Amino acid sequence: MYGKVQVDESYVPVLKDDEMEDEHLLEEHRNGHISMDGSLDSHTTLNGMDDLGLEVLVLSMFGTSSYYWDDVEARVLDGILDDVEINDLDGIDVFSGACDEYFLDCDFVNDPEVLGYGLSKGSLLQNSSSESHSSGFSGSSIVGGVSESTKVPSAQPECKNYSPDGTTTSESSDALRNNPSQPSNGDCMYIISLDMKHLHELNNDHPLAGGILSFENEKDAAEEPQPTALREKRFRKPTKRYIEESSNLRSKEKVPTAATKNKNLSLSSCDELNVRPKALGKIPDEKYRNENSDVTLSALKVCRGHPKKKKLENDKEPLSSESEDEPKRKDRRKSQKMWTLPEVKKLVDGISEYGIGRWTNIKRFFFSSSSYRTPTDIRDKWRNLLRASSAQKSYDKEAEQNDELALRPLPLDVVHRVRELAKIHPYPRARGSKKSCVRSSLGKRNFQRKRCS
DNA sequence: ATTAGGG
DNA sequence: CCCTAAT
Repeated sequence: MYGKVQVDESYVPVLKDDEMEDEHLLEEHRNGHISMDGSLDSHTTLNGMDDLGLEVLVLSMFGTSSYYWDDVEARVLDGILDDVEINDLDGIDVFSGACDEYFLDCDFVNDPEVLGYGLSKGSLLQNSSSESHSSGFSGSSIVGGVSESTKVPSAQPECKNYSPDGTTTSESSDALRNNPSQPSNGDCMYIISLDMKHLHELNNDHPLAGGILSFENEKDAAEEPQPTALREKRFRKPTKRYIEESSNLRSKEKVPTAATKNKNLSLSSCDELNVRPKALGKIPDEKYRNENSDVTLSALKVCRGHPKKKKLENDKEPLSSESEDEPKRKDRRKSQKMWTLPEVKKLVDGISEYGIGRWTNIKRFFFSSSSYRTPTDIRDKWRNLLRASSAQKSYDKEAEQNDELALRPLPLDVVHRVRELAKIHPYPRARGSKKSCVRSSLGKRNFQRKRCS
């Protein structure tokens, strides 16, 4: 019991920003409004599902699946939140990463000593064990979905219903969520062993848990040649990401050596791939299982990083992905983020408010939530918007609206607003924006006989 | 430090 | 997006 308390204490300071959101999501959990089926169906992008499933499995082993659920549901909710600029799901990512890290550290599967230690310990904590039962159960339900996506024939239809009895208490869920973040290796082992014991118990009584165990066994058997290697690889991927982000955002107290060693590698490969997140959208599962999954893994990370924006602009052009908060050193070019429709609208609002040229103000008041989008970026985007609107205008008048529509997902209202603003705010020296500008420039050139060729 | 302009 | 010049 005291172990739980300790966990809570260490956990509280970590949450902070995401706390409210998490609570909200947890509420959804309890109410059972969101089911696995719904979440999956609403997302056509199941590419990263394999990977996610693995994470779920790990989390469920810890008796904490809530965080994964937060992640999944966040996607759904993000679609509803529309313009609300949630910076990122940092806390969640960090969480999963930390979980995997410690999972690696413990390596309980291959270490019977650890397992034994945990089991003996676990017997001392029957209360806590039973308390975590409900959560573990929910985890197993997730595993049902996972095994389905991974072609493991252990899933049962009712497994997909989340929290059937709703016995999950806030206390238990909170405490359990804390576990992965627990920096103490001993605590980690403790938790794991606890749930392992639990799983064994469940294996006898509940077919769901049996599914978990069978899934594990099957996987090990199937990947006999290098079980450790593959397992390690799969779990290591989130670790890299965690390291990557934590190195930028906050200083890490403890960093596993294995993950640290791969930091550079993951960084380079990730950046390379992040150039075109869109292109990475489709990644065969087969590839994911490959040895070179280092690349693929980061790609998957990108895909699942910010699905919200994709949903925001259903009919829109921008396919934003990837959450890079801090202004990266020099690779901004590589990690360029597409502009979403809400962003464009905000930009238009900002310009109508502050006019042209006050990019810093616009950034401060309209894009404060997104640390990327420097004032220069905003200005560039406006430039592009002007050009796009004018080009679109002419094209619309001329012909071929079909092609134009295909090339221009920009809504008409936004375009109109851009045009109006372009009229109101002359945008000094804007060249390609309008025909008038073109005329003026031409006239200028003729009149002044500029040095242009 | 910001902005404008060009690549 | 990046870079540079001008302010």
